[in-house]
Amino acid sequence: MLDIEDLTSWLPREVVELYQKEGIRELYPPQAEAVERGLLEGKNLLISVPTAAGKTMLAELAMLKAALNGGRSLYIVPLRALASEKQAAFSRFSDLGIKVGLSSGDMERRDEYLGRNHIIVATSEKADSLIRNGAQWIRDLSVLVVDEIHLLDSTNRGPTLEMTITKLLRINPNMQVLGLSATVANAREVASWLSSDLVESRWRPVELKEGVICNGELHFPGETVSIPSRRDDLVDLVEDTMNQGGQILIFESSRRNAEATAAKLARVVSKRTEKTRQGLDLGQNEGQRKKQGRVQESLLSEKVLATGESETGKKLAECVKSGVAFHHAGLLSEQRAIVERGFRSGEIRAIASTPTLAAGLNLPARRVLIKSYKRYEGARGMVAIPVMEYRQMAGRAGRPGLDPRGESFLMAKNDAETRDLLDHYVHGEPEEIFSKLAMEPALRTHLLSTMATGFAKDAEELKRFVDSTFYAHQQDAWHLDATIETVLDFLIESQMIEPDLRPTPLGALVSRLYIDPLTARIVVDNLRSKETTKITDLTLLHLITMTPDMDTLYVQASDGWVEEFIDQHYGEFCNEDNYDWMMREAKTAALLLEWIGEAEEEKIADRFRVGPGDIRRVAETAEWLMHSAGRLSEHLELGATFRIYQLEKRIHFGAGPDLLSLLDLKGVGRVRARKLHRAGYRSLDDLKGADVAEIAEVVGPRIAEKLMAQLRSGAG
DNA sequence: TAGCCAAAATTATAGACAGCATGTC
DNA sequence: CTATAATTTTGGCTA
Repeated sequence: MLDIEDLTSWLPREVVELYQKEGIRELYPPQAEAVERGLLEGKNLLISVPTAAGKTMLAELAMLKAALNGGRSLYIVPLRALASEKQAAFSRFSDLGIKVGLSSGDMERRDEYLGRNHIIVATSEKADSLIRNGAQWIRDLSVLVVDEIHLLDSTNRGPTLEMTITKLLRINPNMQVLGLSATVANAREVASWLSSDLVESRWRPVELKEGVICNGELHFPGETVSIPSRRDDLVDLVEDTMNQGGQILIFESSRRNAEATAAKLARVVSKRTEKTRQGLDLGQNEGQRKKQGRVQESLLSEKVLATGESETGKKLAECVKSGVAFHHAGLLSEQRAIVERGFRSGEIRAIASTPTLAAGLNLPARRVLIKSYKRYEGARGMVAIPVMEYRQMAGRAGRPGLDPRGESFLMAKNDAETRDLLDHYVHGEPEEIFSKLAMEPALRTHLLSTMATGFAKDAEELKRFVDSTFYAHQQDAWHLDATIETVLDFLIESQMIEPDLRPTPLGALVSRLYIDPLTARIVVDNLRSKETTKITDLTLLHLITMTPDMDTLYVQASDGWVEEFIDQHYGEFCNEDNYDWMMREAKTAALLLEWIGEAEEEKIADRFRVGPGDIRRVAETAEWLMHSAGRLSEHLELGATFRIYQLEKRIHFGAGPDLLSLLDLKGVGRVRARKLHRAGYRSLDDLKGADVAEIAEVVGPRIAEKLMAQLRSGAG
């Protein structure tokens, strides 16, 4: 055991005191090991320990040490939400004079300004983008922290993480690297790639009991316990948890199941609210608890309703009234935040969730129930999840300092399945992780950026660069080499790099826009081939839905109208050979068309059978791609530039073409712009000539005043 | 022939990063 | 192309 006092050998007393004030007296064993291995002496470390075993604090110590010596640290996370969480946490060091910056796609300060911070938190894509756009400060890092580094294994986003790390290592040869990882079978391999020592441990601050629940019995390794009353395993376990004053997270494999389970629990639980609420572990006396419980409960469901009148929102509000919720990506981020806050405060006692909550925020519960350990994977049907993901979910059980221990259960139907699950998950070892860099889409993007950013000038340098990746470190390179050939040919043919591999201006632009080169190719080819006069809004919307950067909507059997839609607008669509894709693209484009036609979100959600969160996500992606298409059109003078930028703006606001000029005003979005338009104010000039009182009739006095001020200063 | 129940057929299926330049109701 | 669970439709049977 290492006392926190002992850290004064490396760090100033004020740092140590800060942690003491937070109640920390000694380091956890894995933390002590990291310090002994040279964490505070600049050593590279890969720390592979369970959730909540104090990884973040280790990163903090290393970053603080660097900051107090005038150094700069970059902390890479996989999710935007995690980035803001970390930034908020690190901001408590401001008393020590330490500045923290945040950089992610939706939260941006000027790149160079960012460099004035001691600690910068960024998503891996944003870090990559900062390198591509030539931020200077990123060439002077003392410490690099990579959170959840096991995501190197992810098909989607692993390659970006891998390339970003590789590039950062290249430009900062003396930087200390800290990899934070879940437990994986081949942590040593990752450690060796990073030239780092490995700190590996199974230690947890709260004991975790893992088991399987089946027909009223809890099977732990070597022990079986019955739970009271035998009707329905799910309901029994939830009630038992609540009777103990605990909270429970339930993992489901689909949104529908998550919603159905939450609704079911809400029905059962509401019958016995009073009794359960008394058990809640909120650290208040009983009277306070009852009162607050009621008041906040209704506040919470009202808050949900205030986020929108969608079907999803109503369902959620109904559940929340009973202290239950569901959680998935179809929710608005505001709705998710309410659910998360409600759970943390204890007002929500059970959440039925898709895997959103497994990887995301720190939201522990006393118990975890993994109702479904299988997941639908397109062509492969239902597939059992990897042990690593099971651990990720199970590890959510047990709140340090609040629960005596955590318990996590897989749900089984019979004895045979129970044995299998105990064997495979509870006793099983996590899998190895493998670099996914050799996938063609990943290489398309990253080879271009490697050339465009000057990490390699010719084939030989490229080879050397690729040799320093985790892929080359781990696997035989022949497959990689073959794919590289294919991809380079594509990039040359698309005129993004010269035959000698030097980037063209087009290639440089594509790299900075952070789009897949194939996206750029599709946009350029289609804009070139389509006669300008025949291009409609729908043409442009369809164009961006065709690109690999757009996640198209799923077409269901009940979406028969899509075929009609395609027939009706046949001439407006771009060429698409694959009819299945065409349906998905057309459906997605149709959603966007309704969005810019000012349809209410509720109607869109209903017609397309998506959640409100999906609408925003599609619109957000479309806006980014439309912007990129505009830049491409501008660069190559393809003739549609102005119309594309107008469309980008309409996608941003979800507004019709006649509102474009009104939207330039601050404080005016799709709703107020439409109100003004209906009242006869169709342009800024109309407004300038008007009386404040008249405008106040339409949008209220406060806004009207604000608008007039803008108009006076804007047009003189 | 309405009404009920069980068997068969049908249906649907997780998540979320990036550009740019600042503020919807 | 590989699965599963929830939902809907169909079909068999009874009264």
